Amino acid sequence: MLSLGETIRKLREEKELPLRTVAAYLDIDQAILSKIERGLRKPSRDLVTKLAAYFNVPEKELMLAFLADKVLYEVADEEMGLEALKVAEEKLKIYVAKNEKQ
Amino acid sequence: MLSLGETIRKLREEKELPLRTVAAYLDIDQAILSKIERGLRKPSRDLVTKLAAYFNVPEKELMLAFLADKVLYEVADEEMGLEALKVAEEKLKIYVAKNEKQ
DNA sequence: ATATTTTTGACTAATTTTGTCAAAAATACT
DNA sequence: AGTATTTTTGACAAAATTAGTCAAAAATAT
Repeated sequence: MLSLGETIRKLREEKELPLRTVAAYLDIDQAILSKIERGLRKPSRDLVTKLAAYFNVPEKELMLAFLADKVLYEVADEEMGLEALKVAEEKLKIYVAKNEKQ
Repeated sequence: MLSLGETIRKLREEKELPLRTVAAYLDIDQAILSKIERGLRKPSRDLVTKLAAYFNVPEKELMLAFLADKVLYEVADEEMGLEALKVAEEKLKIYVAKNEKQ
């Protein structure tokens, strides 16, 4: 699965749009968009929504990449990273199951 | 598995120490420690290390709880949370495997 | 070689996180 | 019950991180 940055760069290049154009729509500086596409900056949640609307792709698709990137960033370079993800996953499963009951 | 806050509250109560005492050692205000124990604040990574030293438990143990909490916090209330964790886990596995080769 | 697009990096603004403080609430001890 | 101790609360301040601007340099396309 592609990172969010790779995904939106691909979408943008498919449409042959310059950073300038997309950045203008998103109302951000093109420098930021450039950095986001290359993974040097994390976009805000809000931007992800705007990007999905702009490129006409399901928001969930981009949001999944966005969240995965964010999580990965948190545990990267951590010795216990993988284990921590597993623990978090188990806990989240329990949490989700509880809330489904209601 | 207990959250980091629950873990350190348990450790502290076992030794029958007041917040004041532990907070003084950690060089933070007792209000913060109170909030950390109840999960209202996230401790810094640094504090986790200090806590492990103070309570004489393996740092990895607390660090695992700390990281799991942190990750959980990132994806809680996100519709795609669980899926995002799975994606992140897969990606991290690949990343770890690559680095092991060297 | 000129025009266009992308990247870079220094700088500022905004937001989030981390912490302090003092008082209120809760708990424990005579 | 009354007092002392501990814990919690919430308003506030400081510090750190993140998001953004801008202009120039570098890369790419025409």
